[in-house]
Amino acid sequence: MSESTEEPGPSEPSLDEQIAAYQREFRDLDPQVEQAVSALGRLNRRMNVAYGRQVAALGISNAEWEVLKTLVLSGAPYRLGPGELAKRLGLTPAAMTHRIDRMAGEGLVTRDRDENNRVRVIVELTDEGRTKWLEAMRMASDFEEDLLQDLSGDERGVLGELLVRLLRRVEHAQPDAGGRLTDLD
Amino acid sequence: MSESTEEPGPSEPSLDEQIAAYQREFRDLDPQVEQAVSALGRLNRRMNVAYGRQVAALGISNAEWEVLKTLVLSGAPYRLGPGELAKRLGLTPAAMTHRIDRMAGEGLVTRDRDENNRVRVIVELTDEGRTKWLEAMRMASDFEEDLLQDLSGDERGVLGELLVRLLRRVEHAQPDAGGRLTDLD
DNA sequence: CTCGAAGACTTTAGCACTAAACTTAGAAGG
DNA sequence: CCTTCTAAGTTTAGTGCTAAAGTCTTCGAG
Repeated sequence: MSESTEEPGPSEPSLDEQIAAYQREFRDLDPQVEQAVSALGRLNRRMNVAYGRQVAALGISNAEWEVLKTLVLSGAPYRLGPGELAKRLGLTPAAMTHRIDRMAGEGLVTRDRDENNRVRVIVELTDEGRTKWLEAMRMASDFEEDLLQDLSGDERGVLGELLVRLLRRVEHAQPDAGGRLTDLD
Repeated sequence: MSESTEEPGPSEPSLDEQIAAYQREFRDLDPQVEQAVSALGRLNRRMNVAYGRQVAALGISNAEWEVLKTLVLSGAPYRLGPGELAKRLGLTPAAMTHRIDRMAGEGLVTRDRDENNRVRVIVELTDEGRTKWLEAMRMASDFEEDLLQDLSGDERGVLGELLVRLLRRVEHAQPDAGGRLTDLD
């Protein structure tokens, strides 16, 4: 069982070794499909680790960065309710309550009751939060540019187009048209 | 981040809307890069949700499936120590202790002390665990085949090749050669 | 032979999340 | 007006993780 010395973070066999091992154990595997799917999964995990390190240098967590991104995406005046934030981030409202507590304590957002409807709460990005978002965005886009550096403009376009087609298939999850793939959300 | 990897999902703006919104707030953004990166992230999240649902139908969690996969990948006789499992999955040994507790209770693996070195523990896949892995693998490969259904053989090859190139860039993280991208693990 | 150090787990404390119960404000109906 | 219903958040209980401290076995030096 080959193993070299490693440290925190996943240490796995090479992608080729992994695919070969799966084929030994499961003959029906299409290596082309497996290559694309496994590479996608691994790449995404590595990228998330990298994003986490980058934003940690700004003193925020990946989770906090997600909230900042969502508020910025909502456009000026950068306000959303906890429920809406939770829905967009795929969390429960309970989790948002605590995340917002923390972020309000750090000055990244404010939390106030809506004066027109006192059941509602409004979370609003502060200037500091917006600045953190901008700094994180700069780091992230530099990192992404760096990651794609070896790909030509055409290749980048092809990659994006192929991924978008897969994403459409997953997000629309047509009840029929040849495949099942339903019930994804 | 690891694994499992992030995470959210349901109600987001469309990818095009998202990219347009980012460009409004951050002029330096390369839309081509952002399209590829964002599509990759979203696609991965959706796929993880889908895998979770599929294996849940077999009565196991995504986390348990990861352990089964790792043991099968190690090859017969499907044995690894908790520390090695933790390293490959990117978890702490403490987390593995509890995960193995659960899985041993469910009969998916056995946990025994190594008789030759009583400090070591050996986690071994049971027949039931191996069967579960096979069932999950069948579901996963059907799902993946379904996902890639709209892509031609050539397109699948191109997608895999491009992703593998990006993965190599991330995993090797060259100390230098034009880009930084160091310290990713 | 005994002590000390190292290695491989396990245990403890604390954090972030989910599911489900609870609280409160506004809306709807009698 | 008073229920009752519903919507939006918060609170509670329980899970699974990390970091750090603890335990137990083995190894090595004196």
